[in-house]
Amino acid sequence: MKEYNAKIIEKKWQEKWDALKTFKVKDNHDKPKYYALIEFPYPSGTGLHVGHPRPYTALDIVARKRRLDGYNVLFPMGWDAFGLPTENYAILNKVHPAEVTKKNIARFKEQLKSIGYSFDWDREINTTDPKYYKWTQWIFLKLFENGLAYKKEMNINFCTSCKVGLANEEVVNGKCERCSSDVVRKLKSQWMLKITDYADKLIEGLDDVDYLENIKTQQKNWIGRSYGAEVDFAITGTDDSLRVYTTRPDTLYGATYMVISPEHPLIEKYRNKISNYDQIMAYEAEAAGKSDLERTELNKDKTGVEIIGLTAVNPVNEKEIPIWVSDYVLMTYGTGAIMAVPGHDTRDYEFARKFDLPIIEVVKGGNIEEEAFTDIETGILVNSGIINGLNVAEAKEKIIAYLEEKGIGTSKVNYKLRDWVFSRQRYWGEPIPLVYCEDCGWVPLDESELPLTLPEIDNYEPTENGESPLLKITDWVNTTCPKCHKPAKRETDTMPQWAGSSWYYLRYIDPDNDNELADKEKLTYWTPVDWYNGGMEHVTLHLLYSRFWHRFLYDIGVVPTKEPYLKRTAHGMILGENNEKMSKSRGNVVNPDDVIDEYGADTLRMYEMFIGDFEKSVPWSMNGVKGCRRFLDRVFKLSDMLVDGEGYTKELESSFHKAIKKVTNDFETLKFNTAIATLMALTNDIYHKGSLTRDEFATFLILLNPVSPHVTEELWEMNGFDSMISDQQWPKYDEEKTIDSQVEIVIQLNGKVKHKMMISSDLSSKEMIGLVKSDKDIIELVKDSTVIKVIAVPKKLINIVVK
RNA sequence: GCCGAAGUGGCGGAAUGGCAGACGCGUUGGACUCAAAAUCCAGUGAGGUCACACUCGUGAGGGUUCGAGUCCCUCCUUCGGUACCA
Repeated sequence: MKEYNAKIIEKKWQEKWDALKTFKVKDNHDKPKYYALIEFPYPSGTGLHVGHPRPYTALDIVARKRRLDGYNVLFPMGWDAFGLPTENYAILNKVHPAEVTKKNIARFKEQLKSIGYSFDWDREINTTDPKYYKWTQWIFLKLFENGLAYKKEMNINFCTSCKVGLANEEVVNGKCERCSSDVVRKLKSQWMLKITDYADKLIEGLDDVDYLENIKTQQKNWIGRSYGAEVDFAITGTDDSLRVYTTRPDTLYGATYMVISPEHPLIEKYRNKISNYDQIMAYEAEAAGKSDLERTELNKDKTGVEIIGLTAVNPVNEKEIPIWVSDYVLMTYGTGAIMAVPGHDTRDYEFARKFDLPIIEVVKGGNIEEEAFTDIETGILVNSGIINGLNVAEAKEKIIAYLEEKGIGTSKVNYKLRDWVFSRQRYWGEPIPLVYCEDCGWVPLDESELPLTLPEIDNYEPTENGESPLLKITDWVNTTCPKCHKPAKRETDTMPQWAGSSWYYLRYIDPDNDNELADKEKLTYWTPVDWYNGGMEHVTLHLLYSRFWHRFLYDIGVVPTKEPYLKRTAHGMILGENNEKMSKSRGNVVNPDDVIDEYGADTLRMYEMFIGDFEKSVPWSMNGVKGCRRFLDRVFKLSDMLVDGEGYTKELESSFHKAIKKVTNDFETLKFNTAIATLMALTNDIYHKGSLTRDEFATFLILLNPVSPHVTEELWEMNGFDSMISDQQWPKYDEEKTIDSQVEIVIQLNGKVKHKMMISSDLSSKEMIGLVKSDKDIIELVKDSTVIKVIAVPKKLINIVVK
């Protein structure tokens, strides 16, 4: 009997797969293709932790199984390597971020290799490689050419002490995470991408894809399409009017005051009419220090200032109403102004209560003494002139028609989705390939100039006023205008990390192509991605951005499909043993290297899958790891139970057919934990029997191979089976042989189990009832009561309802 | 706050509206051993009983149903996202 030595076995097979190029993808377009994709990692300095292998192993299983099913499988890996942590590390340690990145990648790659994934490493990509970001820049130029990139003044978080623009994450309670100084919001002219132009396409595209339903909902809610109206309220004593957006034009008669955002231009425009201008300015300054999240939080105390000197007129009843300024109204959504209907909007209600403003009921059905009535299904309009007596939907339609006829309003579709802020005042990102010329304005570089590479630089610190560190590299910044050849300056902002990850799946298809983003024919064969799995934390932003770019590339004829990903699933996080998120600071990080060292990669892979429901987060447990290793030891010892004989033995036949069916389905539906449980149970059956045939063992090894590929290949070879498992076919099952001829059913009395019996599994409900009626145990059971009803469910149970 | 999820033994979890707790961990007992580890076999939701019987039990409270972990309503707690973290 041989020893199961994971270290030797795993090294042997990893070398063999490398040498034989077992998982090299051929562009053999005769076979059906299957493109399995996992989110490429950010190569951090801390290396892999046990959370990383969870999704990788899952889709490695799918990829390996699909190969045995006869598919040409693309399962690639790469690096999303631009980003803040690397840059911050580089600043702190005075090393080039490229060097840090290189080191981190080498470490990550070594770790991934030791887990035995079937990636085609010849297609490895890296977003920081100029050969890669050439095409990220190319896509940006196309967006620019098509009018989808524009400049706009937007706020950034700015640390007054570090003089750096900060990510939201780096702002803790309004203070800088590093130095605890005040963070202010500073206006900067930034590049924006017009994703809002694609809002409808991004909603409609969801009809054609197979995403988990909650993911689709998240996407739709993020885009937040709403149908409402814009209405003009005249401003007393001027020719001007104040335009608001509302999703509830039906409540127009209930508008008792208006609220505008502190940044609203109206304030500046009528500065001289406003008697408390200073007070309003002070309020605006205060609001500027808050994030949108802080401003709109519902449970916080509402704040605001009435504008003294300006009032508006409700266009449907000519009532004069006050105008307030409050930070819960955002300049970035709608028109930056609202009509407040405190009777029927929770935020307005709270505001009105706090500042003692009138509340009028215009939709009947609730109790506005207590709270705002926001139900739109049951309410009936009251106190509302021409729309009295209608329900909400009818009232909306009628009032919009009225407003349009009078020229004071119009129906309007609005989106919560905002345009994408695409500028970062940082070094470690793709340079934006544009030049500013005094005469020609913003001019794109010629495609032949790409990639525009990052200049070598000694100091990665941003400048005093929050500009990108690139600004200081005058050699690089000063250039000539591509159009008129006069002196001009380069854009110094770089792209956000989202850029490189928005299209990486396309580059795997043709990673070395210098002439185009990817070959057209290859794109046609390989797109769309058949299955994309990643973290739940990426299903709004990354997924949306990436769908946006893909759809844009489709619209300009670069890619052949509207949607990038046919199917999207999400995995749960792996937590530390203490049930907290794994992090260095919490000291609960588990390194996969240690697990591999003690138990082997096959055990690691299996535990990653067996640990629990794939879609839920779950704490790591070293004891659980041990259990998986114990199972592999038991599998190893099956070699000693091999006996002569072909096919499946009578005793195990049904177990095997059931196991094939279950494992096959479970691998395709993210239920790896129950697939492994099935194989464990099958092993228990074999142990009880004490022997198995070579055919049985072969089937077993193929079923287990995607989870634990090294040890199964070793056992395959050790026991003299032909070739390698990676050359075999996935086993088939016979549906008939998964059905038991006899089943145990339960007899319930009023839903409580009282008795059990074995019956033939093909009996109908009627036959079952007949059988039970004549059974003397059952007669005994019901003899003291009156039978009202008998319910029989074939193969399951009989429930006798008695009095 | 808003949007999306999730709450089941000591722990991870399983269960097309049909015997709650598969499988694994832990634990208890036994076998093997001088002994221990490893391994193998058996038990293991709680209460209750010598043993049965029986009672309770899927975050809380209601409801629908012959039957609810599963469907509906209200609530509580935890997690993810919240637009410059990745």
